[in-house]
Amino acid sequence: MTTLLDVARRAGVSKSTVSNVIRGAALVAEPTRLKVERAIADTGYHPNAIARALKARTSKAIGIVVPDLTNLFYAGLAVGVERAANALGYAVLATHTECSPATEAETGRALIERQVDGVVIGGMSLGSALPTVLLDRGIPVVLASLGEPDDLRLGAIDHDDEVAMEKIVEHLYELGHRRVAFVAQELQEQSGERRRLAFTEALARRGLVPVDIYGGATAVVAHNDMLAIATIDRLERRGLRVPEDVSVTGYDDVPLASHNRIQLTTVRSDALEMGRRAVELVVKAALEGRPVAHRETQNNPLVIRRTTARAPKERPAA
Amino acid sequence: MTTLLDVARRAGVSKSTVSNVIRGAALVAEPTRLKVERAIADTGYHPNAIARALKARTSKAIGIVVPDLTNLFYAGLAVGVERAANALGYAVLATHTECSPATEAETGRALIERQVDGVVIGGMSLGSALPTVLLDRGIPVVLASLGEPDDLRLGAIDHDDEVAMEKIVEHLYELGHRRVAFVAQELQEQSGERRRLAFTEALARRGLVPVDIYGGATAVVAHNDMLAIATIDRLERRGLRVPEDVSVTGYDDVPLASHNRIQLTTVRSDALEMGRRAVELVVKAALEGRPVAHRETQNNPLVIRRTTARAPKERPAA
DNA sequence: CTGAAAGCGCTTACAG
DNA sequence: CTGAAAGCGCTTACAG
Repeated sequence: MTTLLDVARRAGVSKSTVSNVIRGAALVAEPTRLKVERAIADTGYHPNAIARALKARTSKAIGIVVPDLTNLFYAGLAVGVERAANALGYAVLATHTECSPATEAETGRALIERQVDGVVIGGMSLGSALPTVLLDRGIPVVLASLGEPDDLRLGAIDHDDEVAMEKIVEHLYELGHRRVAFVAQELQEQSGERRRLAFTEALARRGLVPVDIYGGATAVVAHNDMLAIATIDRLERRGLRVPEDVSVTGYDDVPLASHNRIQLTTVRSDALEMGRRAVELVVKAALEGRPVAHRETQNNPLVIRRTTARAPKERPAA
Repeated sequence: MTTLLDVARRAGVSKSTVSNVIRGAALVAEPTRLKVERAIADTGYHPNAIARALKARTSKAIGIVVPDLTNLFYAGLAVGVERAANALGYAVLATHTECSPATEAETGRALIERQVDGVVIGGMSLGSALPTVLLDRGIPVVLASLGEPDDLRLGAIDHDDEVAMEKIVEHLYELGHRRVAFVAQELQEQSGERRRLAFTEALARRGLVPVDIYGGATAVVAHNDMLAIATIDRLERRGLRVPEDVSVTGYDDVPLASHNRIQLTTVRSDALEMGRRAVELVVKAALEGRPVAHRETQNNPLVIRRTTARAPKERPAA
């Protein structure tokens, strides 16, 4: 492997000078620069980012942690993160935790040992220690789509789940639904419980309480789109029609939600933009050597499609 | 930040000894080990993986490159790669190239500079230079789902596209279809063309030639499931019924394909297993300091669901 | 404008 | 069984 020193020798200059031209740092005389550039081209030299990271004390890498990459919302978030990170010269270490506390602990350790400059968390288990572990080592972290965290050092880009759930419940209520269920993630997820709570409160404002999905519900509110889509599948395989017998709503507006065969009523969010913005925040904080300590909220319009309809007269038999 | 030296001082031993207990390498006397372990626990020490990588000349990181993370097949592949990599103590650098040669070149550079120990490529542009660039620097690479590459140094885990396309065309032919179209990725992808070719040949064996999708086709064979699903959407929005007016087939059998509202006829493949196996091959080669130079083929059964039916008497009007 | 020197935090033979 | 020493490939003040 050719190193800085090889290039320096070939160009007849010192390592410092080669380093200067590569980093575009100090001023280098034009003829010197040319010699160095030629030597680099001749040798096919690539700087060793590991050596650089060790000395410069910045890995130029950030971590993205999501529970499930095959959930289109998280995949979108990861894409947003990657694009933004690459544009800034950062690499991204991806981890898929399945909301397992053990995997999260592993992930935390790996991220710390690899000296990532920051991390964006798109989902984690309820009460996960991950953010604190990272923060305590001085690593800036932003939570995407995970609510308002207690720790003030955290950055957060959030949906307004309260408002969104109010819109969903209002829509359902107007359609005459009085028996409505909530379906959460199989994975015990942080945000699942938040949305459930917001849902329950919106119901309570109308004097209603949640019902079980197979306990005669005429509508089911799912924690996210992927779950809503899976719910439609389950319902229909039991012989229930959506939306004639039961209405279903999602959350995220993943690309698939607008498919002709799905047409899911849901709440829109912009995963790509969330990812982009999260990187922006985390990288800025890393560069300034401080926690992110900044929160912002996305606006999430309700988009009404064809999985919601007037409540049936009769309660459907599951 | 606490370093090896801090731990050594606290335990009253040398750096070498601390390093030995951490790596579980050389034999260390029990009392010494205990002292060191206590010092590690007391200080909350985490080894610096960057320093280790520099000296040990292995980053314990691998790259996964896919064109699109929001394609469920690639997401599944990435999950398989991550699980296997993490189990072996490797981190994964994820990149999403959108099949752009410019992004691929960027990615290659980043992967080289970061000294990844190996890379698995799940998709790339037609005639991409990426594999060669990596191979030439001694980085083992395996292609997943990308056919039989020319370069003998490459590893490959592949579907048998010829056999799969023959099964699909046979199925369609038996249903009476004689005007069938192929839909490839918008992204100009390596494997898209391979499948198109296999498709064309299977048609030719029956004396048929491909037809345009809106040129009166009674069946359309899509390059993959995500595309098939998008095609159903487009067709139906034009007023065509699937499968009554036109049959549609996919490739991959992503989780969504079996959804009650989709029920896609497709060819099964196991993205998770492909990812796992790819990591296994690439890590083994890395450890032995050699190219992968090994190929294997997955078996891909045809799964017939409800997007294919007997060809209509009349050619549908688009 | 250029180069000599120190050092980032580890690992790895090698002595003892 | 333990430690002193060299060195991985860079960056970064600092002299000159």
